[in-house]
Order: sequence, then C-alpha cells, then structure tokens
Amino acid sequence: MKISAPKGTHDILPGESGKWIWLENILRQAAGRYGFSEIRFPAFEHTELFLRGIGDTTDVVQKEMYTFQDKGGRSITLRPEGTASTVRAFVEHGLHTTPMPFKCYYIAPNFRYENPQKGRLRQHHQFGVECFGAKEPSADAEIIALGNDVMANTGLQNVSLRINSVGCPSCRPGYNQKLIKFLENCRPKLCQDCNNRLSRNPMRILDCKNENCRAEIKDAPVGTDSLCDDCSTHMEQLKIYLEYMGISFDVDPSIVRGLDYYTKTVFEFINDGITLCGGGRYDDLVRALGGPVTPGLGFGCGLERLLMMLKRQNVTDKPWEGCDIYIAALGVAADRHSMRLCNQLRSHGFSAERDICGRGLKAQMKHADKIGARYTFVLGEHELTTEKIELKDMATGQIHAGNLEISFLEGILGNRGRNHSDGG
RNA sequence: GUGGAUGUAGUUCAGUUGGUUAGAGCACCAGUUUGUGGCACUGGAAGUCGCCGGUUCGAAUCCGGUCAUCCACCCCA
Repeated sequence: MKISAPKGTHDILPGESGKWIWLENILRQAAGRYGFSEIRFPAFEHTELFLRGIGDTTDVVQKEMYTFQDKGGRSITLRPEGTASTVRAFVEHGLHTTPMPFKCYYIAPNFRYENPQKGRLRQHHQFGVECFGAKEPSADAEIIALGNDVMANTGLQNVSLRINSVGCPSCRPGYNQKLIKFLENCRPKLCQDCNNRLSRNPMRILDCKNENCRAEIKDAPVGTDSLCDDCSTHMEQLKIYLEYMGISFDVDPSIVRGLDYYTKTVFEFINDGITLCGGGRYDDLVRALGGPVTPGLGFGCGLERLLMMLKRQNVTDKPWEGCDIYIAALGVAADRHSMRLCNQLRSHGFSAERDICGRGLKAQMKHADKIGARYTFVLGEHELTTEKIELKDMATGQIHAGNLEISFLEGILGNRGRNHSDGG
C-alpha cells in the first residue's frame, strides 16, 4: 500500500538540501569566473538525438535509456547526459553566429536505467560545462583548469587528474586496426568481457581489471604512440599549459570514455577509485548533429558522487539553517498579536517563528530550542498591558529588557537577519 | 543483464532449538500544579515483522517465489 521512491532515485530532504545549495553555489561561482553562463534544457528529447549524438554501440544507448512513446507517437527519451542536449540547442538556435567561443554550464538531473550501487543512481545530478568553437589546446587547458578549481573549491582532498588522447578520425582507425590485430592473437586467453569488447570498443580492453588480461595486453600498442601529428602536437601543447598552471596530472592510456563522440583529449578527476568528473573534446559532434563544423569540449561532474566524497572526508561546510526569533504566546489576545508581530518581523527580513500547533508555553520554549532559535520572548497579558518584553538570548540565557516594538527587536537582532538569498 | 549480503516502529537495532499480548536506544507528543528551552523523571502514540504463497496445532523465526535496499561485475558521473 505504501508507495516508495522508484529504484535508483532518492529524495533530497529539507535537512540535507542545505549542502546541495552550498555545493551548487560553489559550482555556479566557479563557472562564472571562467565565463560560462547557464543553459537550461528539457528533461526529455527525441530519442534520435541520443542515437546520433552518443553513439548507438554504447552501453548508455543500448541498454540504459528511458525510452517511451508519447501520446503523439513520438519516441521520447529521458536525457541520459547533457552534452547532446546542449549541442542540439546550440545547433537549433544558430548559436554558432554568436561570438566564439560559446561557453555554457548546467546543473541538471540525468536518467539512466542501470543497476544502482555506490555512486550510481538511475536519476543522478550533474554539473556540466560545454565550450564550442575553440580548437586550440588552450581551450582544453582552460576546461581542465575549471574542473581542477571546482575540485579544490569544494575542499576535497586527494583528487587526481588523468588525461589521455583518443585521437581523431584520421589517426584513430589506424590505431584501432593495429590494436585489433594485436588482440586477435591473444583472443582465446582474454576474458569473456574482453572478447565482447573486441568487436564493440577494443580500446576498452586496455582498462580490463582481470589479471590474466592485463598480463596478455602488457605489450599492446599504446594509443598515444599512434597519434597523427595534429593530435600529438595538441596533446603536447595541453601538457605544457597544464604544467604552466601548476596542475599536476598523469597520462593514462587506459582512459577511454564510454561515449563515442570524443576526439583528441579525454580526462577524468578521480578520488578513491571513483570518477568525480569526466570529459573531453568532441570536434565532430556539432557537425554530426546537423550543425556547421565546430569544435567542442566539456565535462560532466556527478553531484551525488561529490557529496558522497565530501561526506567521507568530513567536509561539512553548509549554510546555517536556524531561526532569528521565536515568539512564545500565551493567551488568545497574545496569540493574535504574535501573529501580526511575526509577520512584521518577516517583512523586515528576519526569520521569525511562532506556535501553530497549539502548544503550551513550556512546549513552545522547547520547540524554539529544537529549531535553533537565536532569540525568544514571551508574549502574554502582562506584556500586552505593560508593552514591555524580555528578549532572551537562547545561547547565553542573557535577557534584554525593552519595549514591545519592532525597533527594539531590530536593534538587538541586527539590521539584517538570516539571508536566504545567498544560502547563508 | 549476472552474482553476493540484507529486509522487524520515523530511525539504529535486539528478538533463544518455531511457542502466549513482538522489544530497547534515539527521535516524536504530552505531563512533572496556566509565565520560560537544554538536564532529569513519568506517561503516550507509533510495526499486517517488505509482500505473496507453502510447511506446521502454532511462523518475525523454516521453505519457495517476488519486490526493495546495499555491495560487486558490465558500464558510467
């Protein structure tokens, strides 16, 4: 009879939304410093967008999409990642006519039909950035620098950066041939998964965790040795930029992103074996989705994973969620008066609370304590006749005697109460 | 899609070889003489023991199925 949240989804309750807001603010501010503006796109798209954009041999497309037919007979898919939607919007609105580079970011949920486990959900939230129209390696460096800043700004420790190049249409096919030729020879000794990978995406075999496979492929041709001049130079330039910025990294030839659109640079920020942020360059994607030939690059960052790691490392910075003042009312007349006072305090910018559960005085005080009220005062017949109140500082117990007037309260509470607009 | 572990109150967990009315801590609500929070004490509410079926005189307990959660593989953020 009870209905629970669907498998692989979960509620962000009022008690924990504070840290989400905190994190989102950090991300927005970092994006802003790098000149990225927010884009918002629909939660669902025509299925075709992802078939053409992500690549129809990928796991994401083959078995993880939430696809259904709407009442108009269209095939619709819940967005599994943000890049395809961004490119679609870029092409659809002719944004290549705006000054290049075009830089945008998003914070949005993604949907993938997978088996949930640590750091993996069916609905997860992603901070993503995309940049169009910049073919230079300095663009890659800038994007990676932003990712690096984001990691640092959250306060996360021990995050490492790995980069690689997957080549371009002029050199990747040649490398793939070499690799396949090598792998065919040891095919019988490779695990079942690797045998499947051989036909779908041979480069992924380089990342197999099976020890036998690792031994077999020890002498496999390395991708970065087979890059064309253009890709090779691009990679070298990127490394120089990163070194100039003091961003440390490892070149890891086993990094192969699971989405087909990547060209040249791919990278990941990893902590404790979990990828927090992954991205790369996709110079052919805009054209493939019907736009003009336009280079592009970006990354995606899983918010649940970031928060999981932050919790693990005890990074607990989050906005204060309390209440400036609680009015404990006693009696019918005071109850009505406190309602008006409460409203006045709120319109003066304070967070003010009063009883709406029919509690007695003692229970009201108890509740004021539980919700973290900074000040309280009792409003009863005595206060109404004398027009004097005793404002109590809940942390120290100190009493401030004064008039039953907003100006007195304002004087004690300060000019400005809890600021809701910047999260504290 | 495959494999492992686990499902008892809002939550964290007890619950004997199957045996009367299923318990505790925390949290929640109310009181400890209608004027003051934290502490203490007293009391209250709250569970179809995940769900369905089977075995049994009798099932939270044993068996089967199913669903869910966590973890791992694949893949990914």
